[in-house]
Amino acid sequence: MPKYSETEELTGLASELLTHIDVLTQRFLLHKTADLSRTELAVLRTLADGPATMSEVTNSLGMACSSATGVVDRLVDRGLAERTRPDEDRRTVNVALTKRGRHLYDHHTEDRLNLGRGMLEPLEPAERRQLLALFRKITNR
Amino acid sequence: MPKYSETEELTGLASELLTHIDVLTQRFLLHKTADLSRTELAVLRTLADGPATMSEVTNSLGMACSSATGVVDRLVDRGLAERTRPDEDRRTVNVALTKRGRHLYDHHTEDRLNLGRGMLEPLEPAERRQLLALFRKITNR
DNA sequence: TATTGTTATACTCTATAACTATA
DNA sequence: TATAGTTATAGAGTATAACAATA
Repeated sequence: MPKYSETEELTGLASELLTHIDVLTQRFLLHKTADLSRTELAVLRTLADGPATMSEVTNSLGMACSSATGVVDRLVDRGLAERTRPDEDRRTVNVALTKRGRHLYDHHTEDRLNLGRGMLEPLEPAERRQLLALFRKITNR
Repeated sequence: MPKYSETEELTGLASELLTHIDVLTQRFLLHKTADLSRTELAVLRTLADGPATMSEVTNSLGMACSSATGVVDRLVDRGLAERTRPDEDRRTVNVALTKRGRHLYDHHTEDRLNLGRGMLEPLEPAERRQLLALFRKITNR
């Protein structure tokens, strides 16, 4: 007969889980790379799949279009993105990564992958697979 | 003989892990509660352990003290925190939660715990313990 | 003179509302 | 008239540098 109920255990484990996530967030995920803000990175990630209109950018990021204007302004100023007005519909704006923007994004992606490797590094190969199996069950993917 | 090396497997698992973390961040951790910003929550969490000076707040959060002034200003304006000048050293400022601030923080804490429970909910009890054991090994706690 | 905190200033990020250009 | 995007404006969050009060 257990000392406490499954509900009580769940609460304790949930609390501990949140602490672990906080630690990992501090240790790995807030690690800034490439002098790019969270927002700038989100826009670059969207553009990495190919050029997009401002509407597509804002839909993808869930932000107001007036906010996106400023972010893209700064990316353009830094030579990371380019705007063009397509002749098909001159109301829209096409935004695309420049070569430099692509390079910076790839650099960030590699850095991020290293953080992921760093997280798994303390585990044995079998444990890593175990962890991923549990994550799949949680996210249902 | 494996089809690919352990290094290649690590990279693949790391990439998948980061995707799972992104999903969980979107699904659970960015869930806003109680109309408190990230920064405001961080300050409340510091104050929840007891009153603190501005220096203690800024050290705890790793922010510039000029930034903390504004955040605490807004918390005070909203009736969530109070400033006092202690007679022992009148250069310092003591910041403490008000009853309302405490209440709001407790409310947030309970919401957050529910998110943690929600994350573990799809797992069997034994799997939950397994997951936590792996997290302990990763964070070394 | 050293320490604690605020003020001044500036930049990013965000949103709502008004506006321009195009369809 | 409807749509795509920018501009105007405002507030939060951040930092550096200058400043005031206290030790």
